[in-house]
Amino acid sequence: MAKSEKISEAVVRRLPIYLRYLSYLQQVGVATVSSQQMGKNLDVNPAQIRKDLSSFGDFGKKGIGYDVNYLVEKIRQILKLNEEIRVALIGAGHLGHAISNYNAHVEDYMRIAAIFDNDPAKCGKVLAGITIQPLEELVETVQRQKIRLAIITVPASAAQSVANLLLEAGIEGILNFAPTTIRADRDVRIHYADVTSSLQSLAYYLT
Amino acid sequence: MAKSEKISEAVVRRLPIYLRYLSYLQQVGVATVSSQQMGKNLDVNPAQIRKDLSSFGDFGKKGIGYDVNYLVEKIRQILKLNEEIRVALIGAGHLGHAISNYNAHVEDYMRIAAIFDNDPAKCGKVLAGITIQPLEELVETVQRQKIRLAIITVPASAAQSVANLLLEAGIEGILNFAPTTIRADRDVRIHYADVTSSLQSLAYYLT
DNA sequence: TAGATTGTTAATCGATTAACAATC
DNA sequence: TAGATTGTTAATCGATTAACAATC
Repeated sequence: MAKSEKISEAVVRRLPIYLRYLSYLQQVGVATVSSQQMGKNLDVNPAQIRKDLSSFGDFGKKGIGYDVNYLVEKIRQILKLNEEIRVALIGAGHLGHAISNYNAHVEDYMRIAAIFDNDPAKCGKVLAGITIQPLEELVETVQRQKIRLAIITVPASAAQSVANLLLEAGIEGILNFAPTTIRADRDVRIHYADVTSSLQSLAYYLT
Repeated sequence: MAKSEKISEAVVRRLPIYLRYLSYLQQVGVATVSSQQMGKNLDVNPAQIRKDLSSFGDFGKKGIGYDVNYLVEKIRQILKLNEEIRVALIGAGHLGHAISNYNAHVEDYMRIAAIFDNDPAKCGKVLAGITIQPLEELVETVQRQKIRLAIITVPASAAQSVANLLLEAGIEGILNFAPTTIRADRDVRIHYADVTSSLQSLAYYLT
């Protein structure tokens, strides 16, 4: 049964991984899957998968496993991916290009709805079907378009000031690619995706 | 004193964050820093910083704090960033462009030494000063140039076969941007940096 | 000396995993 | 029924934090 206990970050990080594999199973027409099989494919302990899922409800059938379609639906619900979520992208450099173009291909309920850059030469240009706007228009645009998440791909030196604008606009979550820590004066979810740090920690494991 | 106990992944993930802040302090000419001050700036518990660092040695001075230059040097040593580490980039799409150009600016001991793509139209072209090579040349090039780490920025459908080539070439660590799990038949460090998963888990925290 | 801060221990907190009764 | 697999408990493992003696 669904528990009222707090869901840990580790669980939330794994759900998208489960969802991805389940979507794949949908595509290849597999109707049912066991925690055993999922664990084998995703390198996750089957007991952990069962525990993760059971904290949201009884999704499986004893002796059978999980119905793929049903589980996809449930995980989408949990991750709030069953309604469109609008995302702002700030920084139309190489990384911003990569993300906006990539995103255009994903048949997801996440949609990049606005792109901002402080370079006047870029403003007015179109990227992945969206006209790049100056930072001055960020607060108003985010609020008007009900944008809830933001992806920061500006240089480290500009990340905090961009974050301040986003906070002012009422953003609910930030994915920060800039190699710097962001301080927030109110409750907001900030995730980090810094290539340099990832590479550096990888170097530690060199023999 | 330096412990022989196993260093956890969590510690290794934090070291680059410490290093980044300490490098900043170097730049602005600060000679000494306390765990208190570091913690405040990086949103990390000061006790944790002290514990993390003390597992590698006695780097601080009681009553004083840490010498910034010395600590930078030590963390570089721990992360093996004091000798040049050559990196291969596979996938010269938008994301590959972003990373190779970004990397060109970093005065780091990590250097992208070779770039590969399976698109014949791209091979032979130059990106960030490096000529793009076909995948057929990957194994030989990686071994000859003593490349130890790799960044995968190909589509999910190609990621596993690229990883297989890298494993065959003897690569020691992989940073995978493709939205898929990679299976390895031998011991190799694989880190994931998947934008879609990061965004999806961010969505969970929407109110 | 007095104040500050480390290194480290012990306590706490949280996450993972093994095991198994329930049951399809 | 026999075999398979869930959901859940309890055990284990690991990571974080508070507290403080040591000492600069």
